[in-house]
Amino acid sequence: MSFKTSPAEPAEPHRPEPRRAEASAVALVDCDNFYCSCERVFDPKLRRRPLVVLSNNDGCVISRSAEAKALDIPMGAPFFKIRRDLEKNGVAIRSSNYALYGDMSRRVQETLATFTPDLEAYSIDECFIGLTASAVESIDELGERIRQRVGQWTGIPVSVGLAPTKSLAKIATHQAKRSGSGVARLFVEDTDYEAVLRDTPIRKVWGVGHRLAPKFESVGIPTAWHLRGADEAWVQKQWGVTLARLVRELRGVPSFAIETNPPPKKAVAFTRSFGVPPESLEEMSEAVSAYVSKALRKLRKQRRKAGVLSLYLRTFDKERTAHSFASRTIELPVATDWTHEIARHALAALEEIYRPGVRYKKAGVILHDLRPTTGVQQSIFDDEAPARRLKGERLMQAVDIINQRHGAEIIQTASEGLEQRWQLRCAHRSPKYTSRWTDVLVVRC
DNA sequence: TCTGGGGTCCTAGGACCC
DNA sequence: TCTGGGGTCCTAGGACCC
Repeated sequence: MSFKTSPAEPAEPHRPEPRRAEASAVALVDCDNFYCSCERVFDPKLRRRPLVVLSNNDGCVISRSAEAKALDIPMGAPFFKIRRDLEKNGVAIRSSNYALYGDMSRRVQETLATFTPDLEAYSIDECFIGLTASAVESIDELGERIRQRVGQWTGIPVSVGLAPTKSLAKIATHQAKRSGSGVARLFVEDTDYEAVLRDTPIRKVWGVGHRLAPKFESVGIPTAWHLRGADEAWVQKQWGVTLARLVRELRGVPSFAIETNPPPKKAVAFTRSFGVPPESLEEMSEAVSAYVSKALRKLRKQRRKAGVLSLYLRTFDKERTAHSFASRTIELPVATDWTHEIARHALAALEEIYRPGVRYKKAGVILHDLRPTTGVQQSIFDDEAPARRLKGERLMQAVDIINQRHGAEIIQTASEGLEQRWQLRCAHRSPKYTSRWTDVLVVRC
């Protein structure tokens, strides 16, 4: 530690050496306990109380408030196993409410866009943004201002990691959360750069999952610091090009760009576990029809038609054997976005793979080979007359408009059935505060 | 009895072509 | 006896992310 005191001036009290002012950085803005935070924005009673949000079908824990984490409730814990514990500790419980989280995510993104257009919405609760320091404001100060503005404008607390690369920004964000500081930086020149990387287990590095981690450990790479020091060519040969890029990123060399314009989706899916398993082909047909409807609604929202359809069923087998899956993939004669056309193919596929007497846990409809709605090629195998195609398109448009205006499922295909016993459970669902008029909060003075 | 859902990318290997 | 080189496309499977 050194004091720089000029002889002409009186000795100043010690201040930490100012950190080098970077001109630019990647910032990762990560919402804290996002789903829990969303629920709390609209229900203040949940603040300061331990809170968990459950996955679809109330299956397992997918978000925990800080208080719930302090109670050692593990991420991914099956609800039925920990239910007693939660009740005993007075933990509040919510079913997931994706319409709400999606809206809140958009608000956070819009707030971040007031700082820079260089923004990648990486996931529902994370954004990468490119930042440039100004004459009056350092990168660190900018990070702090971002955190404050998002908190103030949306009610969602966020943590900000500042670094030269995305992979280091990930680690920095983790530091920011761990220390409780809200903002953390990780530049190669920083004195704690090595210590932080040494303190980051390989499993926590972005891009190293539970399969690769033990393999890295077995060749003497237990931390981010060790990976940083690995030979790049060797890593590429052993583990592939993505991991080699990761090595460079850890050294501070940007190798993953901020993707400002997300490429169009390559697949759209609707897959769900059943609340109550369908018990007959008829009941399963209803479920599949309903799943097709939902998948097609997503598809049309993205202005795409699909050329390939996959249907799969999963049984209750504990082991993931070949027997626990059944699936069919169908190349459609012509790319389409009609619910009834795809449903016809899906139901034909279902009859082929359905086995009576088997209890199915889950079904999924996946649409691939997506193309823009305009300019789908005419096919000689298309047995629909052009006039009927046009009519079908208008019908879909009308259904979407009516459903959007009057609630998601007011118009359904008859084949979806009315009873829908297989519908998933969500006993603790919060109101649709942002997407249904009757659920909007009312403030009385 | 009961453990989510929706994606992406990369690689290896085979078929096929010139 | 001997069996090239370079390329594309497709699929399955494995890994990852949140």
